[in-house]
Amino acid sequence: MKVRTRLAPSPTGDPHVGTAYQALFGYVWAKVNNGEFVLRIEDTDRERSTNASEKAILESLKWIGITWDEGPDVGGPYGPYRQSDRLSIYKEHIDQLIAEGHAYPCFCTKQRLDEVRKKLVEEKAANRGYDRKCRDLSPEDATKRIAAGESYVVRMKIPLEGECSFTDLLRGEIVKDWASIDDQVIMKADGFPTYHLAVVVDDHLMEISHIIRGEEWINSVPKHVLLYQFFGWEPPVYCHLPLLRNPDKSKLSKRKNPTSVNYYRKAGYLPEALLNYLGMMGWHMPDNSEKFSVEEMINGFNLTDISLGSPVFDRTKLKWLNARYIREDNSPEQLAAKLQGWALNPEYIQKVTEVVASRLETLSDWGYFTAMFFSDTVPVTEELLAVKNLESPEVLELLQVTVWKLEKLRTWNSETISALLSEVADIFELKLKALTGPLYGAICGSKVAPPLFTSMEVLGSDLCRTRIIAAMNVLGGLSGKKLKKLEKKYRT
RNA sequence: GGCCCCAUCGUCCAAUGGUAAGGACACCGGCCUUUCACGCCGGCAAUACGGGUUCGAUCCCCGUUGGGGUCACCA
Repeated sequence: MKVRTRLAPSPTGDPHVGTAYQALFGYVWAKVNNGEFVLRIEDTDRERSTNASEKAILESLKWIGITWDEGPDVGGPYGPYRQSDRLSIYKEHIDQLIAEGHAYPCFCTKQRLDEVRKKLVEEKAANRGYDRKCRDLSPEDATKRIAAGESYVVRMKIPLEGECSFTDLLRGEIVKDWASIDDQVIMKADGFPTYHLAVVVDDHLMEISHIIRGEEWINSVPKHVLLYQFFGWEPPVYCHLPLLRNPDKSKLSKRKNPTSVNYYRKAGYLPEALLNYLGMMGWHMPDNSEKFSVEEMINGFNLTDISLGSPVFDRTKLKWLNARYIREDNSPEQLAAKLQGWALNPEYIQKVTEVVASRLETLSDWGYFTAMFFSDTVPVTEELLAVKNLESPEVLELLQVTVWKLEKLRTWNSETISALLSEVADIFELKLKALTGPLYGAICGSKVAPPLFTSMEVLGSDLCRTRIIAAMNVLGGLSGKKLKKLEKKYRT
């Protein structure tokens, strides 16, 4: 059997290290078997998918050194490789399922579903899924309502009883009761398929042999297996990778750890070091060596050798590895060249210089004033973050809401940043100064600093957000409870 | 809460049905060095708990505990 693996990221945010992790293992497994590695963009979420994110993901994968044989940018015999370009394919398959009685239109409104769910939670019901109200509607009725223009989704018919079993390559047989699974939506009201339908159709049509992805998907495998059955297809091999964790063991999240590949790039990590580090999460070289290239990994790799305890992503050890690459694999000449690629290039130097030019008494002042543009973290103290008449819990809230808003900022420049910060200040009914004060501290680590907005523009979103979160930790951080409350109130 | 997954030093990764349970990061000492770093030497530190199976279990089975995931017209 030809080995074909795929990476199927959804372009809804920053390129995540977890995505790079899955990419590495999928890529390596394909190469071990002289197979192909496919990149497919899963953009079936119209609300959240963006071209900018797709572009950023492709770029970050290229930066880290992962290449693909087929994908939206390079094409291939199984295209198109962007799900939004495959709508007619899904439509066909959904129609087939309805015609064969495996799926049905559902007219329940969101409000009704919310109410049903709420009631079930209150009753502490074991199964809190959809109550299948529309499952037994007559096809004629349904057709009539659709013709009348009523909004509907399509759901798949899950067996009411019995159990589903499937094999995970690393875990063996996994069994789940059908009763614990509700009738999954496979087509949304906007006509787009959901992940569950699209992933099955595409993996089959693209002849994917091994699905290598995160453990968070294990619980939805029964639904996928059932779809394979409906279509009369053979499911691929399932291999669920352990999830990368924060130091506190929760699933790796940007609140507790920088998760954007771009952050690591900007902070001066070498792509080969990051990739190597990812390779030692859940796996080790046959000789236990810790520093290895992707080529070496391909020579020693076997999918079944992955261990299942979810590894903590430890930035300290990553830094140690990165340091080894810097000192062991680079002459001063090579390092100098890398530095130029990283930040010491005319473009960036000019941007930075524009920000500090008016402050220079001598050219030699330049280094002093621009250090913050060539650093990862910056020295922050409580004093630097203090705001007159505000307690630090309030400052923390201010900073947190700012981070949330910055995450969503599509166009990153001084004007948009300025507008956004004013907006945040307004929300809290504070003067802009109450916000820019602590931000100067967080971003610049000094009271002597160039203008905030342009500095942030030059520094870029990843570094800015990471620094603000680091500053929040200096103030003790927000508790989970407070965070939840705040999120309810301000996060939009 | 239901269901699913997982369980070796603080962290990452080894090991065998019989071991002094090994390496790396971090940490602590020391050496080297004009300083720091690198490098070298040494130290601290783990089989979650309770039952079985077995002559013998860290390893196999069961339970408990703990951690994680998942229960969307998000992926």
